[in-house]
Amino acid sequence: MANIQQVAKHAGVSVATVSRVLTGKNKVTAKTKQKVEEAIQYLNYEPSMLGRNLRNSESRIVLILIPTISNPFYFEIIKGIENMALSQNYSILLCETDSKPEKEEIYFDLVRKKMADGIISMDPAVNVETLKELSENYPIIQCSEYGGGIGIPYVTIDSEEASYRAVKHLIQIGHRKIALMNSDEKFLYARERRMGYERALQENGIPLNKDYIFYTQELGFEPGQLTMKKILQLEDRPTAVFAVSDLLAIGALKEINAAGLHVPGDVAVVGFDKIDFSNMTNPALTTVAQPMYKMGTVAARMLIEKIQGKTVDSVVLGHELVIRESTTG
Amino acid sequence: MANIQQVAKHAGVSVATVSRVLTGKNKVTAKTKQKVEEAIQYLNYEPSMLGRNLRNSESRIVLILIPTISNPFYFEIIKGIENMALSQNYSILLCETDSKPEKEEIYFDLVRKKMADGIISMDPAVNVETLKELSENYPIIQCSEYGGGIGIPYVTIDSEEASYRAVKHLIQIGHRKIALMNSDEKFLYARERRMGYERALQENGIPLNKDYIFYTQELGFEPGQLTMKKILQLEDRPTAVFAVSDLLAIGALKEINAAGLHVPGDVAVVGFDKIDFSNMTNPALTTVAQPMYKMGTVAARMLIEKIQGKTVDSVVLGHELVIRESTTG
DNA sequence: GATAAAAATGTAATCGATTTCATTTCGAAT
DNA sequence: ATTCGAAATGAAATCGATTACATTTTTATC
Repeated sequence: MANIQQVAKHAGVSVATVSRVLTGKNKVTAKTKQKVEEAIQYLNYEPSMLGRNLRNSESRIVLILIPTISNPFYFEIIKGIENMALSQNYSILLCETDSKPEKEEIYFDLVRKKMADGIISMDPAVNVETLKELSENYPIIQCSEYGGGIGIPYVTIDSEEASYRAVKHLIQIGHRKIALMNSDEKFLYARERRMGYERALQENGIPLNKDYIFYTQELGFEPGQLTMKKILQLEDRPTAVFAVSDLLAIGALKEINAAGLHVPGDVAVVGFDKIDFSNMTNPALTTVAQPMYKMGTVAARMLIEKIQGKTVDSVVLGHELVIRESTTG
Repeated sequence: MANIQQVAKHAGVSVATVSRVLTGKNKVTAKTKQKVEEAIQYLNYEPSMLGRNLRNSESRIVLILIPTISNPFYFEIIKGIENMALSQNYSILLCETDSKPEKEEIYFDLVRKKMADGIISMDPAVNVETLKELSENYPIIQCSEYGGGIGIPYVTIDSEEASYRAVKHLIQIGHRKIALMNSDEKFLYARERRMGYERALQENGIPLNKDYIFYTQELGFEPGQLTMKKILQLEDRPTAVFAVSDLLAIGALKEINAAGLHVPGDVAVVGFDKIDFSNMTNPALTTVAQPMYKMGTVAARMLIEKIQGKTVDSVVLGHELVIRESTTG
């Protein structure tokens, strides 16, 4: 309840001196410092961020834009962001857009109104126009998903290569009829992953079968189930499925089981992301691991540097294929 | 970049008038209102929350304390909180304590420093002493988990009753050897759920077998696996397991499968929470549904009312047993 | 058209910190 | 003891909004 004025009065010094003790970056005598600290103690004083933030024209809050909190893919990234942010005295505002422009707009307003110092966008469905416009005045970093060529720094992995390796793994263990369960190609990562898929087939002399490529609107469990149902109805049934997200793959697993078939005996399945749950299914899922925690810390560091006025470069991180029971049961 | 002064100057009015147009709660002529709005448009003005918040002595941010973001149990609750908060122009700061006092303290400091207007605590491991002390000066609501008798309003379900019903269901379908996979009894909900378990046994004339009660340190997948391993090694093996969280139950499922046994044929499993993933496993999990979204909205409304100075009462919400394949395969 | 009441607008204080610039205090050198 | 320079401290402006109170303008009434 006490403010800096009262502390100053109680300590018999000016507010400037109290502030100097608080921030610690100007010199004060040991003696006055002690007087001030005693007053702070006595009055149970806590400096208000409201005053400080106004004066410093900053909020020390960064905004994280995610499509939905329900996809565990974002967990580790968020943890990475949070820990890095915390170490630099920033807090994070987690914003779920549900891929709706209205909600997105609410959060964009938060940075326009100085409630947040910058944005880490992980929403593939983000309005790129608005984001670009915003990025001219406010620090923004794209994480994981990114719109290319709009001049906003990003941190991501090489989706094409990751996809290529996943499909190559399936080919190496003997599969030639491989379905791709992709997401809408309006997303860059979806286009890249299809390209990796095609390159792997091509390099191994497997002709591309358009009937084996499926698109889903969302990366969830139900779309995975539904799509798998369609795949199982194909006349020339694939012996393997590569899904571009673990949730899709888990939906596929469930559907395959429901159809009385066996994974990987009848159909092998590969996912993408290595979310925690990919290890809890039966069988455990072969999947492409993204360095999610690292992506988070890197994105946070990039954003904070941008807030500080530095220029930052985009970063492409490595990935890893994790082979488990769903391909080698 | 423009501030209220410049808008006032450009519109040829005083800052007070501009502010009146902004807040909309005082009267201004249609004509001056238009002048001001034109100036706002022209200058691309966005009112700064920093100034407003200082003047109003509020941050319009609420803090959510969770032990870990990795447990999907919190998803729906968070969504509920967020939507209610958003509708009242509040934003949410999601704070992961990892059940560590140091991190908890960082976040408590945020409210002491006026960075947040209040707290919704969902962390069972929270330091009750500190929380109580804090609650004397700042609005706090406990959600889902709560320390009883410390005078902080809470929203929760009747854990004893929920547990009773889950075990009763197992008894009704013929089980008499039922293990309880509980969490540490330092948590109130753990004690309550054990009581419900015991009551169900007692009412059905089944003697309590202490060897069938297990405690885990955390509510995750691995503890579920480990504990299930122990259960399977019992000489007189139970035919059913009631786990106090879905993650524990999913760990149990995996372990039972790994042992070459069948669910529910050899061992039936019941979980708790009805997280999304409880429906994705094979078989799908019977579980106790908590009204999570509702808990979130109620908790948020309670907190906002408390922030506004009203007194609020604790709330106990209903629950529902969702019977699926893991008990009636 | 004069007057009073009501409505609209303006002036200036305020929220609580930081920081520039001015002033005082202190210590060292002569 | 005096003087000078450096170090410590203080006074006051500042960040950008809101609002109590004062003042002006409008409207209604006779």
